Amino acid sequence: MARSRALLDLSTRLMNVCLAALCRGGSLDRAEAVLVDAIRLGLPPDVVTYNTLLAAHCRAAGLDAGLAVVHRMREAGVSPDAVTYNSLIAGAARRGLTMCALDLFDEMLRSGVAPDSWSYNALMHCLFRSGHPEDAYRVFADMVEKGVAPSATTYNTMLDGLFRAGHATNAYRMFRYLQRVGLPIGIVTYNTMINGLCRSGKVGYARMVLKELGRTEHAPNAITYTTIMKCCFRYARFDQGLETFLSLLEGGYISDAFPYTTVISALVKKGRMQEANAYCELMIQSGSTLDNACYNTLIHLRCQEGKLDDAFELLKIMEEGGLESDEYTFSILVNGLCKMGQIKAAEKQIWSMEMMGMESNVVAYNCLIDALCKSHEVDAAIKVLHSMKLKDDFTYTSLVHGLCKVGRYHMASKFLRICLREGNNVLASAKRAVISGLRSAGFKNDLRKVRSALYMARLLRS
DNA sequence: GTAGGGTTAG
Repeated sequence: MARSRALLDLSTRLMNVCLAALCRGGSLDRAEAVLVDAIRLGLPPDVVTYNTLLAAHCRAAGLDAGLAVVHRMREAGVSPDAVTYNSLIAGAARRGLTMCALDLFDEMLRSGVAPDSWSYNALMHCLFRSGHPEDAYRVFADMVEKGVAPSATTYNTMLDGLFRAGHATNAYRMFRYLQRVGLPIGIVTYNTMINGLCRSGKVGYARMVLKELGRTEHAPNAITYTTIMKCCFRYARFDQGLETFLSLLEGGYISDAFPYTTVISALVKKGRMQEANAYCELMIQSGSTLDNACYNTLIHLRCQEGKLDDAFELLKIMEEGGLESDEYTFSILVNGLCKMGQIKAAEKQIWSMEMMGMESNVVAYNCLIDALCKSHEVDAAIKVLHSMKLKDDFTYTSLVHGLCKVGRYHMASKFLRICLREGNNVLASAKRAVISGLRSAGFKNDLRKVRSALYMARLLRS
């Protein structure tokens, strides 16, 4: 009896290994079929079986698919454990469903399943990414208080979160602290640091950390180089960025679409469409799964080439492939339509976006405002601006420039002051346009008000 | 199961 029990356990373990391999390879259907066969043969699935399937479903189809697996496991008399909840929380985090993640964590506590460091990590990650650093810090404190030891992932998540919250200096200090006390530092830590330092404008520090990485036993990977590439493009080191890409390509180190999308969009921005097209071909041929970012990059290229029909054809292919257009897709299309002078169509695109219940898309609106200003329809642009829930530096820069171009300096100065009062800013060229316009028109009072508003804004920022 | 990619102003 004991012997057959042990044999059954072994078989379940083998089945789990098999399921995990199928899930990893993306053959979810075959994994499900294996489970059906196993049950028919009298082989009982355990919590690991269901957790494996759950993680795969969650990743492929989202949180609801994961919850459906929980339902199935309960029906089979298997109780969810910490890994089950961790996968669900991670699934919620991936799709930015912060409230769901918090609810799942609560449910975990209520059902008496003790959270481990993974649970806390996933929750912290989710809170940082959704812009709630204070809550993330609280989760960390809670974790320490409960006696759950922070792992390497916890520290990496914290470093990334500090950068995202705008605390680059604190992140840097924490990194040095981890090194000093001998806490685990690996390639993920280095990549997080290099990316965070680059994005917060501390390129010198980024270079220093990169050099340090070269002296460790940790090998830089494709993620390290993609980060460096992006940093080069950002700081006008185009050739160096392209070289980085080429060395990745020639070395055969590219295993997904990330480096392609990075280099293609940089090329499109430079107007080097032939090379962009060549790398699109390579990306498609490479056999990497094309996700939203890839399609958006391809659509953007077509739009910038003025091939709107091709762009919409790509959109159709993307949607038929089961991908949903997102905020990037819409901004890219609205921008493309605007640049081709099809402002009415762009407005319609924004309408359909609103109908779909998409979050207010600042970028798409900004493109429309810019296009209206460029065709001297500033009053229409102002009307659009008033309908926007969220405005940013781009919104006001376009409008202020547009108003100056048609000589409406009083109105331009009014919007410049509103903008500064809201804590936004405009490009220096827009400020100069307002000031020189007011001066030439002799609007002394407006000039005084704008100067004082600019001075106040500078004080508040420093 | 923590790190990298995609959109807008001059």
